This record gives sequence, structure tokens and C-alpha cells, in this order.
Amino acid sequence: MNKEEYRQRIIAAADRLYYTRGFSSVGMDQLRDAAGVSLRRLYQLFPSKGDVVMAVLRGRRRMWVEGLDQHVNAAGTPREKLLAVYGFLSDWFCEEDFRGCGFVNAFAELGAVNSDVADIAREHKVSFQRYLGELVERIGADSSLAAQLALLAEGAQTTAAITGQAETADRAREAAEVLIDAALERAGSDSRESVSPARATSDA
Amino acid sequence: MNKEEYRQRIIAAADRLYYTRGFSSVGMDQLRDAAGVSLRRLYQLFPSKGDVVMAVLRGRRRMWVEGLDQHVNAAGTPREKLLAVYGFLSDWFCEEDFRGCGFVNAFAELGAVNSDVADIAREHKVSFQRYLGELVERIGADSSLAAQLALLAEGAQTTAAITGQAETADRAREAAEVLIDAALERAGSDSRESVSPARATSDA
DNA sequence: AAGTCTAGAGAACGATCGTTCTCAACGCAA
DNA sequence: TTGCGTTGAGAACGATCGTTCTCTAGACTT
Repeated sequence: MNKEEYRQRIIAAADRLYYTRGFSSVGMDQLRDAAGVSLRRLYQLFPSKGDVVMAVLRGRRRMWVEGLDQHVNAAGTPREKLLAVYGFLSDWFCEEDFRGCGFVNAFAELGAVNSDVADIAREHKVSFQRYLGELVERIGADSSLAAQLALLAEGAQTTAAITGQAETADRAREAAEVLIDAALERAGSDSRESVSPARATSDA
Repeated sequence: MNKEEYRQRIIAAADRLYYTRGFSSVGMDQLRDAAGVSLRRLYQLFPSKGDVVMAVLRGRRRMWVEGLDQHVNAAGTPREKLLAVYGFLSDWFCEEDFRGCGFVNAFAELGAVNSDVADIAREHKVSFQRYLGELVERIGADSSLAAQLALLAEGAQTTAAITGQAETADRAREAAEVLIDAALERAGSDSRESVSPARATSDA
């Protein structure tokens, strides 16, 4: 077992503990036990708890991007790709230990006293909006649609976390369909003169 | 200065400290200094820190309801009342120490280890949805619209908190207008046969 | 085989936290 | 004035936390 494998073991254990109980509720001793490493090795690989926290958040960022890409790429049309975002959320919300967006939670708990945490949370949200912006561009709708769809996704995460209702993702998806169609209508009536309501998928 | 006045002083100081720095970052000593009371009196009025936290959250709940009511009641038509929700958010987001929804933050930091906190956060979100449900009922749209509008408001709060962009409230409002109009169209074409797109405000 | 380096187990340390206790000062009834 | 209850200021306590240190055992080099 090399250093990188130890790192991954620690990050995986820390991610689960921090996510389910909060950051300040989990001490280094508990992390050592859960990861099955010595305190010495833990501090050798991560000089401080803050380093563990940041490594966990970076890992979560990667997993989010991968999971999202996977769902979006599996969808066919650009419109379906946009809606696949909410399918991704739905799958996530159904996991038994789902407890909201890890970055929102980290920002809430540590953002005010740890600027690195605040920064990565902001980056995460901004890059998600950018991601949606690219998908929105492909269906030929105005970029403001991306911001609207991001709000739905964001709201779904916190609502599902607090109320525990995984179906929240479906409500977000339904709202997204309405917003997408409305944006496409607008785009259609802007470029030409006027266009029939539904069905306005752009090219791939 | 009677007991109730002391309580309010303590709650006000705790609210500001907890909201801006997080709950576990603020100790009872700092709270004592900020509130200008003795530790003895603090513990006399609030037997434990958890009691202060719950009192703060209950106070925030009251302030949220009052502020929301104020904005909504100032609006004329039912449709404007629904949109006033986002005006309320906009004003809030512009406050300099805005740091997101206090209940989301509390849930993120303490919800996993403090069921009272998780409960009040859930109650807060559910009652907001119910509130929107009543407003939605008045414009004659389907109740699913309330869930959609709640997601926008929820997403706006976390997005504005993390990115710092107060204009997020305006994006949410624009999306809300689209969703409201679409819901009214649906309601119209259900009860009658078909109806013109915009302008379908119901009676007061 | 001797010496050197590494690592595990966990004790120890210093800081901080929530909470309680001490003690002196004060208000007030008799 | 004397005695009694209450209060403020802050020391003290016990627990916990992040971090470091000690001690020992084993692996590896020559």
C-alpha cells in the first residue's frame, strides 16, 4: 500500500464522516479509526485537518463533475442533456445518506472562517453555472436560462436535504422543462417572426 | 432591565455572531462579551448553548415570516404577491452581512447531530412551501407551481450566499414569472378550452 | 549482526470549549 | 446595623480537540 492509496483511504473515510456528521463534529482520532491508519501517517500525508477538508472537497468536486458528465453524456438531444441534470440529482437524492450539497454545507459551517473553503464552494457553483451555460448555448436559448436552471438545481438540493423528499428532483425537472420551452419560444420568435410553442430543439 | 429584555439582548447578539461566523465558531465567552451580560445571567436564562441556538432560530423564523408578510401584503394582485417574495429576497441579499438562509446553515452545521435544529429547519421550509401554496391557490394555478417557486427561492438564497451576487434574486423572479404564466395558461386551458398566453390574473 | 530508518500505538500537550463555582459587592427587609 | 439573597467578574473544572512526542518493534542496509 503506497502513499497515494493511503491518501485515498483517508479521503474516502473523511468524506463519509464529514458529510454525514459535519466537519467540526468529526475529530482526527475518529478519522484515524475510520481510515484504519495511524495518527502519525495521517499527519504525514495531511499536515493539518484543514488539508484533509480541502482534499475531501476537491475529491467531491471531481466526483460531482464525473457523475454529472456521465448522466448528461448518456442523454441524446441537447434538451434531454439539460434535463439529465435533474436525473442526476434524482439518483443522488435517493442515496440513503444524502444530506445536501457538500459545498453548501462546507460553506455554511466553515466558509466564514476559512477562505479556502469559501473559494472552492464558489468555484464549484460558478463552474456548474458555466456547465449549464454551455448546454444552454447548444439548444440556442438565451444564457439567462442557464442561471434559471441552476437555481432550480440548487434549490432542489437544499430542499431535498432538509425535507428528505427525493421527488424534489422531479419537481425541479418539471419546472426546468417549462423554463426551457419558454426560452426556446423566445429564441424562436426573436430570430424569425413567430413560431409554434413546443418542439424547437436545435442541432446537435 | 428585566429578564425578557436580557433575553432579547442575548438572542440579538447570538444571532449576529452565529449567523456571520457559524455556530461552533462562537463560544459562550464571546457571546457574553457581545451581549454585555455576565456568564451567570446567560446560563440563568439559557441553561445550555443549545437553548441559545434554538432561541436564535425561533427568532429568525419570526423575522422571516414578518419580513415576508410585509413585502407580500404590500403587493396588489395575487400575481404581484407571488413575485413580491423575490423582492423580499432581493432586499435581504443586499444586506452587507448576508450569508444565506440561517436554517440551511444551521442544518448543514448541526442538523446531523441535533435533531431539534433539523426539525426547525424542516418546519421552516415546509411552512414556506405552504405559504406559497396559499398564494398560488389565490391565482388559481395548480399547487405544483408552489413547489417550483419554492425551489427558485431556495436556490436563490444559497447561490446569492456563495457567489455573493445579490442580482440572483432578480434571476429567480424572472424565472418565477415564466413559471407562473405557464401555470396560469395550463389552468386556463384546463377549465375552459384554450386561452391567450399572458394576462390571466384571477380575482382577489 | 549491528546499526539505521520507518512506522504504529497511543500518551502527552496546550488550547479551547461548555459549564460550574468562588468570592466579593450590592440591595434590601427587619 | 445585621443578615440574607442576588449578582457580576472571572477563576476553575472537566472534556475534547488538533497536534506533537515517546517508545517500541520491525524492516532494511552493509
